[in-house]
Amino acid sequence: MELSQLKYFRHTARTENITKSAAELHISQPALSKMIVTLEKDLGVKLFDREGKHIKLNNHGAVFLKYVDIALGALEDGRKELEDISGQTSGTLHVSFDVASQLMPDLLKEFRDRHPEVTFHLLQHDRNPTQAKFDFCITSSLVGPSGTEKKSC
Amino acid sequence: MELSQLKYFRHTARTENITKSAAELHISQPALSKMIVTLEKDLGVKLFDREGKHIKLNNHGAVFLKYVDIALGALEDGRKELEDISGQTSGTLHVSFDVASQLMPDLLKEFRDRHPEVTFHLLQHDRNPTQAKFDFCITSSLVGPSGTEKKSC
DNA sequence: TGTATTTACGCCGCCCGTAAGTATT
DNA sequence: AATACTTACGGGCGGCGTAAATACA
Repeated sequence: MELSQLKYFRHTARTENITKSAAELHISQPALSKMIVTLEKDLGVKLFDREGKHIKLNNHGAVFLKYVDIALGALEDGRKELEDISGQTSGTLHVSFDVASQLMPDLLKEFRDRHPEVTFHLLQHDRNPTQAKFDFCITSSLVGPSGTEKKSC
Repeated sequence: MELSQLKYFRHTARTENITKSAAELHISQPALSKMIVTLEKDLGVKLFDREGKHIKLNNHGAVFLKYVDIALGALEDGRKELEDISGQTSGTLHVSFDVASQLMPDLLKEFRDRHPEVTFHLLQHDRNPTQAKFDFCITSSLVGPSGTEKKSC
């Protein structure tokens, strides 16, 4: 049982629609379908009833959802409290980009869904990006001084 | 952030000893050390203070542990309730084995730590194992009818 | 025939183990 | 010198995507 499975399950339990959930979760529809089956096997219990081409949360699913909400909620709260007491969130992200400008509105909208507390400071077509102060950038050129770091959400 | 990381963290937070926790969690000591660092990076906060060759849970760690306990507890409760209402747990596992008999005591002890509600029915050196009724077996011979299935805990 | 889920199959990244390195007592 | 944690590196497994199959309206 993994956290990603629980997040996927929680979302799918609410929509009762794998295709829709997959799109909103940014994974492929078969991947989500399989993850749910895997979770059901792990628990030894079916969480959804398959009725024709639709799925419907059943009793077991509803019971489990209740606990999943508690668990995921606690972890989200924990993260928030850590942010609060560590005071490391500036609240503002400085973003520089010279490509993909037409994608930014959707990207920002998506991000604000997940992190409503963050505000952005945007820099488009910065003159000399190597000297610019940004938290991250989107560019087609090779960029200079600081190293890159991989993050997941 | 993954569930395994949280379980590892919870255990290590209590022992404040990576080597000991690694042994009890059945993973290598470097693996556990790395997982904790990974979790800290994910949260953006150090959870332990490194003092010489010892580690000590710090403020952030204590705060986060509180939420981890809630989350993992909820998931354990959810599993239990699903077992209750589905009524699929027989309460007794039938185990057949013709090798590794000297390992069984420790294995059983280990398992009972995790699942105290389960009782065992042991069959050593079964005459014709292919016909035997067991939930699982440990053997050096190839066994017959039913397929094998992979499970993680 | 279009829509929704499931199965098949392969790739890539991550978890974990072994080995070596570093630091403290 | 012994103990405990960290870094380096490689292998194996699982998550996820694309493609194809199945099933219902």
